[in-house]
Amino acid sequence: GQLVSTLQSFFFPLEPQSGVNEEEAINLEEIREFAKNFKIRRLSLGLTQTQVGQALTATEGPAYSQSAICRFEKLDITPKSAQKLKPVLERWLAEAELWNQKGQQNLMEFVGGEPSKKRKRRTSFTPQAIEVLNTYFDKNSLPTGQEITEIAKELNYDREVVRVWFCNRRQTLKNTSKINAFQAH
Amino acid sequence: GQLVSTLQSFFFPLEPQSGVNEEEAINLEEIREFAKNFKIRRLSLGLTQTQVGQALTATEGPAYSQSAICRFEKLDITPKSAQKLKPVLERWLAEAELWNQKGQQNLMEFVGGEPSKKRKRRTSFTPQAIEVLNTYFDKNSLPTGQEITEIAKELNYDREVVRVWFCNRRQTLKNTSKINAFQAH
DNA sequence: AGCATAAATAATAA
DNA sequence: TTATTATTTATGCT
Repeated sequence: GQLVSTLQSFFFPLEPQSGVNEEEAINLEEIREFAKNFKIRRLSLGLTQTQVGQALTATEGPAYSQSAICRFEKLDITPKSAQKLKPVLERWLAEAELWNQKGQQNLMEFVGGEPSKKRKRRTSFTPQAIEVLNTYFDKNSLPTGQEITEIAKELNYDREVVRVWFCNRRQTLKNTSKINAFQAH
Repeated sequence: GQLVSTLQSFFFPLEPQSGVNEEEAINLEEIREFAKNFKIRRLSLGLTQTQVGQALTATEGPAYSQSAICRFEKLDITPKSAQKLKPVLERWLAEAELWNQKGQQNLMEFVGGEPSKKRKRRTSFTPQAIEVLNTYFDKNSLPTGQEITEIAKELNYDREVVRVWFCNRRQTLKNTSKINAFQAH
C-alpha cells in the first residue's frame, strides 16, 4: 500500500471513492482539465517543458525543473503539490500567451531563451570516424565524460556530437536486439 | 542557387516577389495557416508524425512517411506538393477529431496503432539481483563482454541492462568519491 | 522519395 | 531534482 496517493489514483480510482465530498472532487477534476489544457496551450506556443521550467525559475520564486513540468502534465504528483502549482502555471501561461499575441519575438524574450536558437546542423561522420567510434563502442558503450572528451579530441569532432552519437548508438542497439524480447521483467 | 524553391522561400522571400498575383499569394498564405494549425491539432489529439504517416498510408493511396509529415509541417516542400497534400491531411485530421470525440479509444483504433502501446518501463533490479551484482562488482568492476553475458544469463536480465548497470555503478563510485567532481558530462 | 540516424524533447529510476 | 533512458522530430544523403 502507498501512504501518499498521486493524482492519478485520485482521478482514476480503481473503485468509486466513498467519503470524498463533491467540492473536493470538482476541484481535482478542475486540475485534471487544466493539466490537459496546459499541455496543449504550451505546445501551441511552441514551448518545451524545459523552457517553461527555466522561465518559471527566473520569474517565480523556487526552481522548476523540466521534470516538474513533465510530472504536472502527467499528474504524477500529489494533489497537494498540483494544487499549489496550478495557479503559478496558470498565471504564467496567460502572460506568455499575451506576449505571444504581440509577436513571437516578444514571447521568446519573455521566456528568456535566445531569440533565434537554431537547430544544430546534422553532423555527417566520415566512414573512418564511424569505424573508430564503433571500436570504442564495442569496448564500452557508456564512456565516461573524460573518455568522450578524449575520443572527440582524437577524431576532431565536437565533444557534444560524440556524446550524442553514443546515446543514439545505444538506442539503436536496444531497438535491434529483439532477441531478448521475451524476457520477463 | 536552388532550382526548386520550397514553400519557406515562397512564404518568407528575402525580397518582395514581383509578378505574384493576389490569388496565388492568398492561397499560399492559406497553406501556411493550415500547416501551423495542423501541428497544433495533431498535438491536441496526442498524435505523433509517425502515427499520422502510418494512418494515412493505410487509408489513403500512396505512402506517407514520418519525414513527409515533418516536412509539410515545416513547409520544407514545394508549393505544388503542399497544395496536393493539404486536402488529404485536412480530411484525415477532421475525421480523426471526429473519432476522438467519441472517445480516445476510437481514435486509436482509427489511427491503427495498438490501443495502449505503453512506453517501455525502465528496468528495476530486485534486491537479490543487486546483491549478486554488487558481489561481482567488488571482485571486478570492469567485467569483459563475456563475463557480462554470463552474469546476465545467471540473473535472467537483458545483457545490455547488466552492462549498463556496471557502467552506472562505476560512475556512481566516481561521483561519490568527489575526486573526479570536475569531470564534465 | 524516404531511409537511416543526428538532434531535440519528454519521461523516469534513483 | 538530477542524470539518464525512451521517444519524437528533423535532416543529410543518394
